[in-house]
Formats: sequence, C-alpha cells, structure tokens
Amino acid sequence: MRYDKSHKETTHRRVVETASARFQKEGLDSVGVANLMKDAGLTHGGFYSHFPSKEALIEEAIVSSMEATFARLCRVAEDGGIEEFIRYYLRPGHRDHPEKGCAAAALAAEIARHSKPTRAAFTEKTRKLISLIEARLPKPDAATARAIFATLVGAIQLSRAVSDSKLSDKMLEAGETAALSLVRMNRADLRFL
Amino acid sequence: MRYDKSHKETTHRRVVETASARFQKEGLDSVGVANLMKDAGLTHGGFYSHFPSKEALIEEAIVSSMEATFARLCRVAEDGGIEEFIRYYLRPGHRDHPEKGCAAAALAAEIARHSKPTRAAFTEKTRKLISLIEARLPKPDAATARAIFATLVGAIQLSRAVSDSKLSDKMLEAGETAALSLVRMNRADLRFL
DNA sequence: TGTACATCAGTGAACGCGCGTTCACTGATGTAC
DNA sequence: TGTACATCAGTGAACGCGCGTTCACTGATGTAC
Repeated sequence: MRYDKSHKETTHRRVVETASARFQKEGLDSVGVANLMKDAGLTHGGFYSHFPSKEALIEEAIVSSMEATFARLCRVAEDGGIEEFIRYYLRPGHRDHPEKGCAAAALAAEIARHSKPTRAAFTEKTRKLISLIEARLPKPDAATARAIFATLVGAIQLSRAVSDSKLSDKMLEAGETAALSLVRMNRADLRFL
Repeated sequence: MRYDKSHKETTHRRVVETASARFQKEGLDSVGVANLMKDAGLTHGGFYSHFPSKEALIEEAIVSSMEATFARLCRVAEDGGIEEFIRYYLRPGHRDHPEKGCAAAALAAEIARHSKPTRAAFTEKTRKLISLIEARLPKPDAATARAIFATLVGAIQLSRAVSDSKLSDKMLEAGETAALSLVRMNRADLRFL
C-alpha cells in the first residue's frame, strides 16, 4: 500500500486523537497499544512505525489534548472573559466527559509518574493555560492565575471522584464561586486580604 | 503455623499500609498483588485469605490513608488553626512524598475510575476532611471549605506533575495564598465579592 | 498510454513478562487429653 | 507435665490473559520507462 504523503500523517493524527480520548477516560495504564490501534481501525504491529514507544504516544496525546483545550478555552475567554472561562471549565459536562476535557484535570497525578519529556511537554502546555488565565485577569497576576487553575483542576477531580452526585455538584459550584472570588479580589486589588 | 488471634490482624494491617504507600507513590495499576505481598514479607498466595480482591485492598488502603491524614491534619489544625492546616497541606514535603501524603491528592482521578464501594469510601473520608476545614473556618461555611480543599488538591497535583521545580514551588505558593485569602474573605464576611 | 517495479503503510505471528486469581498443600503452634 | 492432634496463616505452582515490543512479510499505489 503506497499512499500519498498526507495519508500516514492522517492516520497518525487519528491514533493520537483516539489515544487522547481513551487515556483521559480510562487512564494511561488501562489503554493497551493493541486495543487502541484496533479502536483506530488498525492492527497493533503498525504502532511502532508511528511512535518509538507507548510513552512517546502518551506525550503526543497529552500535547494534542492540551492544545485543543487551549484553543477552546481561548475562544470562551474571547467571548465571555475570565468569568465565562471559569464557568465553562467547571460545567457538569466537563466533569462527565473527561475524554473530551482538559488533560490536566484527567491525568495530572499520572503524568507526575511518567517520563521527563512527557512531564516537560505537559509543563509547557500548563504554562500556556495559566498565561491565558493571567492575561484575562482584570489586573494580570501570575500567582492568581496559578491559584485559579489549581482550583479548577482540584474541583473537577474531586467532583469526578466522589460517588454522591449532590456533593459532586457542590464541588463544582464551590470551585466556581471561589475562582470567581479570586478574580473579583484581583479586580478590587484586595492584596491586603 | 497456628498463631494467636492478633497475628493475622497485624499482618493484614501491614499489607494495607504497605499498599497504601505504594499505591500513592506508584498508582493503583502499577502495584501488582504478588510484588506488593513480597514487599510486605509474604508470598502472593496468601493475599486472598486477607482480601476478596485487589479492588477490596484498594478500598481499604484508601480508607486507611485518609484516616491517617485526617488524624494528622486534625492535630495540625488543633495547634495552628486553619491557616497552619493550609500551610501544612501545601508544604514541599507533601508534594515530594505522595506515599506519606493525602490519598485525594495522589489518587483522585484514578479513584474516579474505580468501583462504587471504593468511591463511596473515598467520598465519606473526603466529607470528613471538608467538615474538618469547615469547622475550623472563622465563620463555618461548607462551600468555602469545599473550595479550599479543591484548591489544595489541585495545587499539590499540579506541583507534582510539572517538571520545572520553580513553577512547582510557585504552584504551592499560589495555592497557599489563594486558600488563605478564602479564609480571610470568610472571616471578613466578604460575601459580596 | 501501458507496464514493470520500488516503496512503505499496514499486517499478524511471536517474544517474554507480569497481571489477578485459584487451590492443594505445609508446618508451627495453641489446645485437649 | 508430656504428647497427639486440629487449626489455619501462609506457601508456591499453575491458570488464562493482556501487556509492550519486534520483525518478516504483504500488497496497493505512485513513479519511471
């Protein structure tokens, strides 16, 4: 099968995107190479003509997901500012669909246990997300942006882990209120607090 | 080998505690039953006279860890109030030693993918931790307590995942500042913010 | 234009390994005599 | 007090399975003649 130049590239992207969704839904360890390739309509043997190792795919999948998340959040912030960004991140739909959501919220703890290159790639994309928040703050401030991101990630994770749906909703609401408060404190320049 | 009544109980506890530490350091999937039992000084065959399944051990390990964390944080809050609680949770030593730390910070995303009983046990212990925060707030408020816990969990997770140690430190600092601000807002009754 | 061929994306069998789980067994010890 | 025995925590071989990875191969297609 000799295909034109773009063919392999298209396949590669399809594998990365399938992997991205499944990693975030099932966890990095629970998705096997063979099963994943089958899901992408291929056989497992071809995997290593696309990626040097599963770890390399993990890195690509995280980067791809974080870039998509960045682009989406950019648009949301463009339209509705940082407040809408916060509400969008903490919407129940994000909690309920990790496969379509933010890789930081789905995989942060697992990424911490992976290779240096994987963590470095994640770090770069995390920085961008934090910068996006910072730039949208009434009075741009990196520490506030970092804290808001931590609150968003923690609230989504806890809302996913608890088995009581009422508590789950309340975690999202509490995260939203707190993140919005941090924005308002930033606007009001309440540094003394 | 016939032992007195307390013997099996002691062994059981040793396995749970070994598991607890290793799960939080290496992840739930990365720790195998055989390897874990060896680490506890036993052979893998005996595992099923202690636990009906690996999942049951996971549940016990999480409960055990959360109870130890609760007790430790209780003491810290007793001595230094909610502010010291926050500083203690976000100390670099907690980031650097997940095996001795909070299960929520180490495993929240993975717990979300596990069995209902495991998640229910985690939920109960999470509630207790949040109640502990709430009770220590200047003006007890569940939503603020939930938001503080989300911020702590998110900050630890991100500080562990990023590969840049400076950014990692800044994540902890930002989380601390934000959580302390939420406490001060609670004290000042700044609900309008 | 028609044909022969080189390319190379994708195939599928095979590798050693560790996984969770089962089970017939062992042997040190508390207890009954 | 001394001995025979029942108990049962722990042993280790074995199960089928999926893991990540390797590699000799296939065969459709773009290209050179």
